[in-house]
Amino acid sequence: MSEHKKEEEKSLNFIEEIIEADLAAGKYDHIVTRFPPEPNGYLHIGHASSICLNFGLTRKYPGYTNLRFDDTNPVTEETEYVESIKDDIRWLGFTWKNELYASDYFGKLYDFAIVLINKGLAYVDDSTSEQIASLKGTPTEPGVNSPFRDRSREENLDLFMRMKNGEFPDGSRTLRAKVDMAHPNMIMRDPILYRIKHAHHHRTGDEWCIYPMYDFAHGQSDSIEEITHSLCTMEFIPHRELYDWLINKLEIFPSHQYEFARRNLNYTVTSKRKLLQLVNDKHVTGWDDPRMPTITGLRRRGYTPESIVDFCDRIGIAKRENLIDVSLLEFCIREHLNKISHRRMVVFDPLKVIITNYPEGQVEMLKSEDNPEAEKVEYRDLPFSRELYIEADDFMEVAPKKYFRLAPGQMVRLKSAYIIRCDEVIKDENGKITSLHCSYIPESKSGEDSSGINVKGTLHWVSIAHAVTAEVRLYDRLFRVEDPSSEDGDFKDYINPDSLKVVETVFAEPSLKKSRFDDRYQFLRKGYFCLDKDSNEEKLIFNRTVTLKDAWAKEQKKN
RNA sequence: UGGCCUAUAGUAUAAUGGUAGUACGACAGAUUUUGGUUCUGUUUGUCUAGGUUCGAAUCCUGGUAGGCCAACCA
Repeated sequence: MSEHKKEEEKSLNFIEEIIEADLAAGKYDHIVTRFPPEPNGYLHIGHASSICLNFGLTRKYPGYTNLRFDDTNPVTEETEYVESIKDDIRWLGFTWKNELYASDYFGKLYDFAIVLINKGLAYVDDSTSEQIASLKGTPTEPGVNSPFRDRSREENLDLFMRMKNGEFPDGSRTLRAKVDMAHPNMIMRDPILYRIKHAHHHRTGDEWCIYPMYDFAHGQSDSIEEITHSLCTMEFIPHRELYDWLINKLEIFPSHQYEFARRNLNYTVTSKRKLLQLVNDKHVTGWDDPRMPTITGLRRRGYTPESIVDFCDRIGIAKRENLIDVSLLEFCIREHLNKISHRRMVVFDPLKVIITNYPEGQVEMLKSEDNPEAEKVEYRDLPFSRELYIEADDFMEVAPKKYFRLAPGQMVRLKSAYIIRCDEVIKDENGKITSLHCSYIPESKSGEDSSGINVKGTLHWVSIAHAVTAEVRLYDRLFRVEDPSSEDGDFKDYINPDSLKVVETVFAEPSLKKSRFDDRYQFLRKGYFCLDKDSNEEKLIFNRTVTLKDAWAKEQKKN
């Protein structure tokens, strides 16, 4: 009930307003949207926003969403990308009604072209691409008609058929719409509809050697599928006029195009060209490198689909330029992981602690909660013994006022175990600290503490004899600057050299030996981690998804 | 210097002619066996100049700033 109310109170974005108005006016009784990726790269966080928009709309309103691959350029498109795209959408939790390809419509599109020629609205142009460009004019000057613009219907029909039959080489001829070479919108200056490319297509093979351009494929595909609301990004605004012109002249189902601003995330890039460069130039290990803003990269990093969908919901949709703060994405993943991850203790940079009053050889099994946030809290076993590791920076020989951790003579609690006091600092001949001699308070056992002692700090720890080793990979932002693309020079000059820090050997509590892929962990006081696919029987490798918020680090930065 | 799009706290997004709100961030405090979580509080905004109106973030005009358009890419 309250959930329903909340839904009602949430304001609509401008596209939802359009849809509600259309539905209310009886223009449609259901809506049809589509997600139209070009299979020439991996999906990234910006696509996630579009996916959530298109699929989200038909969850909210009656109707459905098609997945349609915009595969009209055989030179750049590959089946590998088709599979990854489908995988990513499914992982995000969305289901398409029909899996379609613009190439499914090559036959129909050819027929549409014939219709246009017959109406005197398209012609075959023998100009070279340079000639076409030079006759196009500029934004401030009108273009000039091509010398081939007034060919007869018969000649156009004959030539176009021969283009299709493979009689002409690549680039020798195009089919152009006859609109207006003086149009203020340059897209309308006799746009190219078809080009010759003797290239193998990932689906149609060698059946075709002419391929439609985006403008003669996208809108027509929308129309064939009776897409009601065709959503795309702002750079297609000038194309809308052509989109409508073609649908109007062809007298086919009137799909409508609406544009929204693509979402940009700071400290990264989301252009397929740039991401491809990062991969090809080996700045990252692949499309699924955990530092990449790709869906597959975020997935490997440990992001959950829920957190990404939540992020997309929160950033909303609008028409203005934007650069979204990555801290919001981090908030979304922390919020989800805090609820679902299992707590574990892992020491990254060990300092040996000997509990001098704890019997040698004794091992005590303690209980520690898997997740204090869970509705039903479950526990795991934790071995405690005389020799432990704590984090080196959890000890300071000379501690500042607000330092709540271990220092000579000071007491701290070991999480889920006992309170200990630091009695003696052991150093080697160089003065380097090698271990700490501490004593524990037997009455302070976690859950049955009768010591009456209050300590400020609680530390994570592992029993040395029981620890398992692992590698951790700590990730930071891929770029040093908020908006690499807007900086001078090559965007790659702004790559953060410290975006990956590998800690080869960390010491983990033994329960982590049983880690599985897809398990989510919070390493206490360290961050959220998940098992990386590079792990194997011999070696555990964890990726840090995101750090915990760290008030102490912030405090230190101030001084 | 043609056409088109956009302009609300640091960021993102509401307010649909009638009290400028929400989230993230930042800051301060409370709680805490994670310096986590949770809770409370504080901070900061309508690009600008006119006009219409009883009343303008909202409508109109001019300006300013940013973006897009001259691939046989999508």
